[in-house]
Amino acid sequence: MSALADAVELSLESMGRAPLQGRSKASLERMLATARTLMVERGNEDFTLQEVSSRGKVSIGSIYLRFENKDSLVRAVLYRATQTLAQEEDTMQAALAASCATLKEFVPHYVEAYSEVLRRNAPLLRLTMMRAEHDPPISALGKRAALLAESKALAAFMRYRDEIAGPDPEMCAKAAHHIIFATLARQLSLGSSSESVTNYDWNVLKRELGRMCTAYFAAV
Amino acid sequence: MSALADAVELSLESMGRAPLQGRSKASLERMLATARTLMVERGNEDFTLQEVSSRGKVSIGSIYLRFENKDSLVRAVLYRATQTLAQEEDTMQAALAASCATLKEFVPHYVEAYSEVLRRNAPLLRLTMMRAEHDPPISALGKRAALLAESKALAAFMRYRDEIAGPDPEMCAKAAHHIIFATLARQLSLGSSSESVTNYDWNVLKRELGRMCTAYFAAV
Amino acid sequence: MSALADAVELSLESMGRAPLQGRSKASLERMLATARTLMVERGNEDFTLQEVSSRGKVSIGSIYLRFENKDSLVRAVLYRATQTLAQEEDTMQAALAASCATLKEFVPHYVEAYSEVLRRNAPLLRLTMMRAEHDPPISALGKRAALLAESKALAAFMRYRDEIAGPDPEMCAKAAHHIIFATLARQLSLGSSSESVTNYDWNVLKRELGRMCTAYFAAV
Amino acid sequence: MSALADAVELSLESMGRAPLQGRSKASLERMLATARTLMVERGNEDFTLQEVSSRGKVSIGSIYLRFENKDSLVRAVLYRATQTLAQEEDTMQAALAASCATLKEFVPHYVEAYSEVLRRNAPLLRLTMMRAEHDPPISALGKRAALLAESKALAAFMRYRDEIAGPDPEMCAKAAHHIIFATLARQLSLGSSSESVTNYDWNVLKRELGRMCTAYFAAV
DNA sequence: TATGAATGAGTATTCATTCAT
DNA sequence: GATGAATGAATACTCATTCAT
Repeated sequence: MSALADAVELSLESMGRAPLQGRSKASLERMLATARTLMVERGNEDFTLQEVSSRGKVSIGSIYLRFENKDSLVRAVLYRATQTLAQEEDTMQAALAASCATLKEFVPHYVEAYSEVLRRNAPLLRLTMMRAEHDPPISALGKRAALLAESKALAAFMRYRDEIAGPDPEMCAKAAHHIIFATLARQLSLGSSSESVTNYDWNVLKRELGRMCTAYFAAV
Repeated sequence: MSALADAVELSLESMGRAPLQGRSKASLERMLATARTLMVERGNEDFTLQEVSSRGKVSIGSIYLRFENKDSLVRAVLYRATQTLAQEEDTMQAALAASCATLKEFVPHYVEAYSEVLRRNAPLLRLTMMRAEHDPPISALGKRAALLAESKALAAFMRYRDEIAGPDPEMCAKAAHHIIFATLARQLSLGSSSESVTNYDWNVLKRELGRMCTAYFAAV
Repeated sequence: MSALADAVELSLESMGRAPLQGRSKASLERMLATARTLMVERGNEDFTLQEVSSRGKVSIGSIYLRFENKDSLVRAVLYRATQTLAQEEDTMQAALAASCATLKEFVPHYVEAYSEVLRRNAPLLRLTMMRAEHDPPISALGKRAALLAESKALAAFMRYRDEIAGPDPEMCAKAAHHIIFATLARQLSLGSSSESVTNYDWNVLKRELGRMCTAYFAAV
Repeated sequence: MSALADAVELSLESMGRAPLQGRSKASLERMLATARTLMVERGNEDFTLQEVSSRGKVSIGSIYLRFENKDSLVRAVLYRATQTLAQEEDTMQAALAASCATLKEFVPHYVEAYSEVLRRNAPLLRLTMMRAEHDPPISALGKRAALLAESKALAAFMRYRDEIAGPDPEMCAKAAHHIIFATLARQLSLGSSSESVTNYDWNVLKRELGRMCTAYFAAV
């Protein structure tokens, strides 16, 4: 996690210019917040700097004082979002660490908590994944974040190593992580634009996802 | 499937104008094929009609004769792609229908075959999912296709109803379908831009996905 | 001269796209005329395409239909001007060819006629020379035109080869050409923005320039 | 020359504000030197004050403390350059004054020495002439400098008044000056961007320019 | 029907100038 | 006096859409 934080800090520094304070800091925050809002509303690049300027009460010149170009601004928003997600994952893992005695108890709590973290970060996670498709720096960021998330999940499952029946517990933990993440991410991505996926379905799916993993870990 | 076909036909008719023949038909096909190629190369809207015109040997005027605007052309490509995917799902299900005696035997074959169908259709499936984010007609199309796919998967699993241990086999089948689809779709989407997901990992994941579902179905 | 004409035609074709007729031709002419006027008024690049559009009753899109970018438009104006100057030099030389029996008679007529040609073309000649400073294609054009002008002048003087006293008549003719051209060009360039160079001075200078060359040719 | 110096001083005072000392003086010098370098590199106005600020270690604010606007800075550079050229002309004339017994001996030395002075000052002389085209104050400066140079050249030639054959030696001297200056200036301006004007040609031209003037002065 | 030349609104980016500190 | 962050008007260029032929 500090690896990602470092990478992100580095990137933000390299796009912006220097550690800022006071009015400058506030102005930078307004840029980023406005850009983020617009990106969520309309898509990664489907906003104009004119809009950031007027909505965010920041002059166009100021934007170019902090960012080399529009792409840099977009990337900075995604870098921040990725950092936030990573931090929330950390917090979530820490909170879960002490609370469950057995794997069977842990798995549903984990699914529930992770789903909540992803739900909160879904809009920007989606934007990051979309942008990664065509933007190498964001693709690299996404991969770093994914590997980090994987290692964190692995560590969590490995605390219950003895309860995993198969001959290769690490592999099982890795598979479970991928399947859980994919399922949650997929449902959330549909969720945003779909009313057909009701709360009921969603809760059922989370429960069954937990049951499936538990059965998997228990199977020889 | 015929439900989707009907919907797609309807939509295509409403954007295009009339049943076409001969040269007109060929010209329409060139438009759609060229647009599809460009969309895959660069993204849903990141191509110009000028390019479709020159690459596809179609005049700009004739594009506007068949489609109300650029969005209609993009949508037509996605409608067709969705239809193609649905047909391949049908073919795949039909091929699998007779070949497996037990659920335990069926599941890994199903995962493998479905993954192959999705791999073939990944580029346009990805475009459809991205566009759905901000385009209601495509969002609706996606939902129809997802429901259709769900019902087809359900029917397949239900052939082995007796082998599903839980009290609600339908719910289990539904959950399994969502988890399988989400996992496969997610891996394929990463796959396009990621070399880190090697064939080995991918094959391992598919195998474990099968094992997980099998364990799930077997669990009480 | 046909060498320059060819080069210019080639260049114009490569910037514009095809032989045009009727309305297209007229529209292209308006672009070039408007750009030329603005360039003379304000300098090579100190005009906006918006101005060309509104003053010339041409849409901005039309300009980009004929020219790759603003630089291409500027260059096309200078290419045309260079071609015009070369043609007027030809015409002038042809008119002078038969009319003078001796070198002493020819020189002042030549100075007078050349000065008139340069006066007519001074504004665009000046623009071409200024642009050549920083624009390789225009620099190359300028050199081609200068060499062509030199060879034409040389041929004219050589008709009176026997009247040139020195041991190397060609060299003398070349030197005379350079000195005549430089002097006339310099006066004209000052002339445009200077009222201090009165007609009287100008006429005196031309007369003396003739006398100087005549004395030079006569000297051993 | 003192006339020009006065004019230039006046102008510099009117753009700058007060007689400066120490750090202020050094800072002003850095501004002017940096601006001059950039102007020579890229053209009269093709540099940014940001560049002057960073390259010259001068704050943007302090530029505006000394100069009303960017144009004033550009003009100050050209004023200084013009002053320098005038001083070098003076030095050159003084050095030549005693050394030649006859006009025939003087002329080639004069051409050679003047050509050297112009060569050294060519870049900024060119910038001054280009700017004069569209900037009245610089046009006025150029005219003052030209008249001054003319009067200095006249005085030099007049020392050999008896060797000029024609009925109006002053007029001949004036004509010779204009022709010499024009020819040298033209070759130097071409020289910067042209490799076709070789040293050989250039030396030949200077020699022939001398011969031409000598023949002219000797002719009745 | 079919064509493709013409249109012009829309947008990222630059940079002289100001002014709060 | 001195600084340099902030401002925003200005401008080249793109491309969906129209319409005369």
